Amino acid sequence: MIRFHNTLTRSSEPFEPRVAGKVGLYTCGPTVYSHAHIGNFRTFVWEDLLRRFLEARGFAVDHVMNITDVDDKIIAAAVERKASLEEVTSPFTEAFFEDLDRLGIKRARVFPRATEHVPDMVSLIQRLEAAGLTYGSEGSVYYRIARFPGYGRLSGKDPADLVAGASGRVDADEYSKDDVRDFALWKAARPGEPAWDAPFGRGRPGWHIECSAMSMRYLGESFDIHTGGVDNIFPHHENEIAQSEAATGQPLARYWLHAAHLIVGGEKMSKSRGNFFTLRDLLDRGEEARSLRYLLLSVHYRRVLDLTDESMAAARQNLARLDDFAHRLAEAAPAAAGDPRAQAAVTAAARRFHASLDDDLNTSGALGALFELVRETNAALDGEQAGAEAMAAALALLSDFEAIFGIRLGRAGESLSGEEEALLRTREDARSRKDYGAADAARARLLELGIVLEDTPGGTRWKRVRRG
RNA sequence: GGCGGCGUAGCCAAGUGGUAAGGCAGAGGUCUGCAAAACCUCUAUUCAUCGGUUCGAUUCCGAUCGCCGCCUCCA
Repeated sequence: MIRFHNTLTRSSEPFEPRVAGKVGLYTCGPTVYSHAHIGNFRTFVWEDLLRRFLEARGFAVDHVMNITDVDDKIIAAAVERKASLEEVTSPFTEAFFEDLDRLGIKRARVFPRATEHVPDMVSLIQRLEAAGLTYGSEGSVYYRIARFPGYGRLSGKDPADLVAGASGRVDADEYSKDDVRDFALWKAARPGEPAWDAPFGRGRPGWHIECSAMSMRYLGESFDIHTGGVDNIFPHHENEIAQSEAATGQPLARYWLHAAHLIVGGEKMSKSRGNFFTLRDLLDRGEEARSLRYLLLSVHYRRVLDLTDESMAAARQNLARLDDFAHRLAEAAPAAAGDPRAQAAVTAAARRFHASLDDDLNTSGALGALFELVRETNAALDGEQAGAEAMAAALALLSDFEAIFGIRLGRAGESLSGEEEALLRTREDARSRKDYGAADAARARLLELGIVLEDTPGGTRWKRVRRG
């Protein structure tokens, strides 16, 4: 049985989609005013795991991710550069898709742009207007949260505290609202700003209404899973619920899942601390996208993840071990008479792998089981105790891991250059003559080229390693 | 101030009312011409501290200390 931790109820619940076998999934996407950073990708990679997991369990997943291509920062940049919104956002949108590909994140069925759905937002605001939940002020339209009884349920906040709170961050002056807790559905255009015409005046949509309108458009008035980073719980998702549910009278999403943040070196990522990284920054430093993806998935999604040199090195080592195992498994022949105990250990590990994932995507537990299987199978292979069934079970689990984690293992596709090939032959010749000086020189040269040799009883094997 | 989370070996980390998965690093071993790589083995009488409940708690309850997040920019 699949269980998810639902932010709405703060408890683990059995997962049952509205329609058997189908899952509607809405994931909050990027605001394309700059490159997405590695913290954004923690969430996006986890959402990809969620999708792949559900698909592996046989669900048809309808995944929608919005692209926020209009907001205060984008408008400010457009005004400053005398450019269109599109000119500001399109390079970052393209870069975002490239990053998705590099990280092996499956594309959503649709990536609706906010600017292409303004009419949907206008009509949703009109529905809320008709229901008496809005008021206009100086050309803007606000949502009156006092009229929505469930306000604060998702975030666990008492609406009264939002006013009394000592944060001092509620800015009542920027727009004239009846109540500082109310939020903008439509913001009046200021001179020179890109804007759309609407019955309530020329302006642009607020951020929250985008997701309400676009999720409704592509997934219907009520769907299964809505996700995002923890910072979205309040106010973004709280406001989405207020907007959508007040308009439709139905639950927006049945399950709300939120990913904890990524920190770097024990601290929140920030440009001023110098620990702010985009995916490109890390790739430029020589990290592999695959290792990063592994690292991002190796810690449970509701736990804060600290990106450090040590954690990245550990991720690389983990993958190297899995690669070696996949390679060995692909080459090995099953023992004629396998040890049933070895086989039992392998199938038990495989069961635990899947049971861990079923329990709120417990990736750490699943990886623990995977490595248990690696150790058991290696030991069985060493002792020639690995029968055909045990090996088939190990192979099957490896392929499940690849499909769900979205990570390919093994050394398929690698080949040696002509020079490397020649060096390898030179060394073999020298070794057979017992000219170890020449053999070691060739080996050292190959190492410089990033080729590590493994002398085994069955002959010399090679593998390419990360250099530097 | 309000709400919430976390504290398990050098580091990362899973987990359970019955006495601690896994990984990295480290040590030893097998293999090897020697290495390396690979593989195997070992590494927490103990789960922040102090109380309570219980036959029994790391796991439940309370308090304390420490760290972190959110409180209308934010994945």
